[in-house]
Amino acid sequence: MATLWSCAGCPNGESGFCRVIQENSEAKFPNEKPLWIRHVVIPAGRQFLFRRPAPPELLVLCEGWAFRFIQLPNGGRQILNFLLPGDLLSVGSVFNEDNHFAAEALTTIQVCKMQGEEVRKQLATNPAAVVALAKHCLIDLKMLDEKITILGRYSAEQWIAYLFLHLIARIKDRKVIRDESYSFPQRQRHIADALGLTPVHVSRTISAFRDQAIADLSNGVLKILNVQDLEQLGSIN
Amino acid sequence: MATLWSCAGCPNGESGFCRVIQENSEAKFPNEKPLWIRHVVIPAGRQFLFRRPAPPELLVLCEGWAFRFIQLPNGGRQILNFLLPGDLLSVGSVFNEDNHFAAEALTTIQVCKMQGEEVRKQLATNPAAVVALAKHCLIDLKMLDEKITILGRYSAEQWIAYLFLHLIARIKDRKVIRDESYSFPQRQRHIADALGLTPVHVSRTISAFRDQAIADLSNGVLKILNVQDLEQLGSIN
DNA sequence: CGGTTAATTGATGTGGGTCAAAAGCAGTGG
DNA sequence: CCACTGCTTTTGACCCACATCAATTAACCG
Repeated sequence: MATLWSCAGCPNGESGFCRVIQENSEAKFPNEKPLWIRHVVIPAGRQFLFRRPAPPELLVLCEGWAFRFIQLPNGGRQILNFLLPGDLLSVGSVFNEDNHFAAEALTTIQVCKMQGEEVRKQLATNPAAVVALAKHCLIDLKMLDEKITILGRYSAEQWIAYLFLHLIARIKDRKVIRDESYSFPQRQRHIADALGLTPVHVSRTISAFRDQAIADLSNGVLKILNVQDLEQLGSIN
Repeated sequence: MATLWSCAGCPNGESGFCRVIQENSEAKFPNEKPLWIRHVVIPAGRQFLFRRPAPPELLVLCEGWAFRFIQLPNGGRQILNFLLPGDLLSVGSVFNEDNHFAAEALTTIQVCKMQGEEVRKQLATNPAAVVALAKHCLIDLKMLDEKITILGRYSAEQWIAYLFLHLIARIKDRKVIRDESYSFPQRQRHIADALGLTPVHVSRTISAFRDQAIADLSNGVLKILNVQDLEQLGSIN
């Protein structure tokens, strides 16, 4: 898996996870000069991206968990997705477009700020890179179609199973896992906000998973007890 | 609004609606030779795109209504969105990727088949066109984020109001409308399949709209009786 | 005119929401 | 070490939006 551009050389990026776009195609920027400006540390719980103005820099999450969300007029919020190290905050910001969402740190995070203008300049001269970017969007589109299907047709139990499986797959992608035990820093209200449930019902459903020995989420750690059952519940087909 | 490429010159395309990508940027293919192969007429109710294989051609809807959907193992289906004249069937097919969805004609439709290979060749030499394509994806991504928010947080009443407003905006974009009366060929089961409801509940909700003089959908025609109330219900903020 | 499909209406069931209280679990400060 | 505070999770009682099942009516069509 080649990385299109990365900030692997930046001060805190030793994990090498700052790949923005993962591609099979070998599109790479010809020059190797660093595109990042600086790393920023943001404490857990802090909102660091707001709806209105497009930030001049391109943000990449380098360490920790965050999430994108839309604030609702009635005080609630819909979490759009969770972000893991290596995720671009918003593909739209590549083109300097305004965000339609906000973002908040779930744990203490490190964010790498890249020079948007510089990236844009390089993209303009590198069609293959733009193609990779477009394909990156397509993956997201497919994921969202899938998510809509799940939300539209499945039950709370299945939604949570899907969320677990989905996040596990992403974590596995960047970490070696032993004994099916995953670090899961989000509170039950985050799961509720992501799936359109109440924290109360999330608690009940997760308790049911525990009782049925399917999965156990407590103290920020998710343990998968029965993969088959979980997949039975949470896979599209 | 410039069109990136179009089949406006093709036999049945006199409506000029076969714009695939609408952009403010003036990206255009340099040569004007037609990219389309031929037009195909498909009767209402026929499924014309299947999940597995990527069709070699690029499909553009030129006339009529269609919809994309995902078939569920239990026999149900989730409608992902409705397609109007000018819509590209799948952005993914530009890159010859497999579909994760299927598509069906809602009315009798006309589809323009473009030479995928030729389009791809032209894209390779035209970075601005790829950028336009990527931006097109971004619009879709934003729309899907919005849809997830609506589905996650709102009620059936609000979903239907949103769907009405959303489709009306798209119809208005391509037709002159008199007296807030729109052609709406989908049956109540399509609305149900799009929103994750049962036809029964859709019927009740639409009846309630009629009773409250908000909107009236019958015989394939949607009449908006009170825009304010509808927007109150169906807008994100 | 009968046959088919869509829309409506009614009766009843249930998944998940709402409200409220309790219990677990930091962190903080005396 | 304990009391105090704030946050999260759990649990219980009750409610409602929407599903399910079933029957009736309306629209369409050869």
